[in-house]
Amino acid sequence: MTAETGERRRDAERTRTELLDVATEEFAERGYSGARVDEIAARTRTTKRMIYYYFGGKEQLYLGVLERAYAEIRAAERTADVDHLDPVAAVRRLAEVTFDHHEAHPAFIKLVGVENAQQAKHMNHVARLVDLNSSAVDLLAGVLARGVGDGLFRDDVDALDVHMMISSFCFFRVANRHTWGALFDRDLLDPARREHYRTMLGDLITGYLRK
Amino acid sequence: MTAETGERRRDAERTRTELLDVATEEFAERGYSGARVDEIAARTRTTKRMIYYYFGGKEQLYLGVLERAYAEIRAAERTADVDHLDPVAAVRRLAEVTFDHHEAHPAFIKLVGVENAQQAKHMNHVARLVDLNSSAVDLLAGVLARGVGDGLFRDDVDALDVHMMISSFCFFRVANRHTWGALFDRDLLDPARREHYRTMLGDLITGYLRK
DNA sequence: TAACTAACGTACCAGTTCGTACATTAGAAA
DNA sequence: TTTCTAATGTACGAACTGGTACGTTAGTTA
Repeated sequence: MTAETGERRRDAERTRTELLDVATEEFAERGYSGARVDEIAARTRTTKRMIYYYFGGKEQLYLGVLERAYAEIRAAERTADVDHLDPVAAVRRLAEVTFDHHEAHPAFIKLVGVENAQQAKHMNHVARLVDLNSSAVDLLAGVLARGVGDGLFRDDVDALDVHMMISSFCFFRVANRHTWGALFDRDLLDPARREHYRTMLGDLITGYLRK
Repeated sequence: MTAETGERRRDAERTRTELLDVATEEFAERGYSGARVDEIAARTRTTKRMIYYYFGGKEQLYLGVLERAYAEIRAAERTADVDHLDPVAAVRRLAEVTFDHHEAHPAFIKLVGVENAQQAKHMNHVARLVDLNSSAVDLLAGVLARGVGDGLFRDDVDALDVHMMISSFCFFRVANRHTWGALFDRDLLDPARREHYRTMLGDLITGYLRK
């Protein structure tokens, strides 16, 4: 209701957002139990009290972080426009969107890791998330159907499986960057190798689909 | 030096091993900061005091867990015998060994996740690990060279990259089981789908390599 | 301008958690 | 049997950490 002056001393929305921003970093970086409520508060311009005022507690704050992170991705994934591309190029494009997205949101990737570490028990409490991710798969399913219809793709593939192949590659590259670097002395996120991996992913997926 | 009677009330080696066993589970399940020293001790037949007696502290115990976990894998990876197979079958076999291994060692996968969550900072302190994993890649490199020599494989591929493709798929399936299940209602480790995924991985990799 | 409420800050508590001081015992060695 | 030490157990403390009671202030509304 109030105008965005940018100079107000009291701004509920801004306080909430700032809390979520910092909490996202903290939870992604240190995990759920590793993150400290005091530390999160200290890195904002407000106090710990506000976490309890706006969210109720550490767990609800984490839930808020998770929900917002997935919501942002939903928006990003809608941007892929592949209807005008031939099936092979379209699959490649979809893979690249996922590739770019993973690279651009390391904090999100880490949150996924954190969630899996705790058997996704928090995610189950955010019912809204379930129908959220299906749109990406639906898009892919459409492209695959076109490819099969054109006789370009093998006809025994499941869209969710293909989505999994794409996700694995993109996820691994970001999530396991550090152990990979330590074990093989290769930085998977080295900008110099970015195009190489992006192309590789496209080759990998289209190579699998092709008849 | 002393014989393994199995009934001794005091057995340094057994106490140490038991501590490592339980700690592996705890660290894998709850992460480094989530794991509780008291809880680890309680789940053994000894006391917390022994953690400090044998390892020095929580961090060194974690280091011990990490080192042993990787050492076990080294042994497992040596078992692949692919010299008598043609290059295509050999690549498929190597991928399957990795596939099986990931599935059989979820705790190890989780530890890798835990390590990445903390920028692999502990792993760097275990210098012994670095040269450890290279054997798997060397094996793969040999097979790839054979395939290129036979004119079966494209000649612009790097063994470490192929190892990464294989690892991503296998890792993702185990590591992201829970979020995937929550979001898409599909259990990636469902035994009924196991062969399907195992074959899929082989198709994926050989499809990419084929000229 | 007085009253009212949403937004915010301070100080503190209670439970937890890593770590340690100190006492004790099993079994080997003399 | 006595001595000695590696191995083990008990009890406790200091720091940390999530959460809360209570007081204060900005800005709105009558």
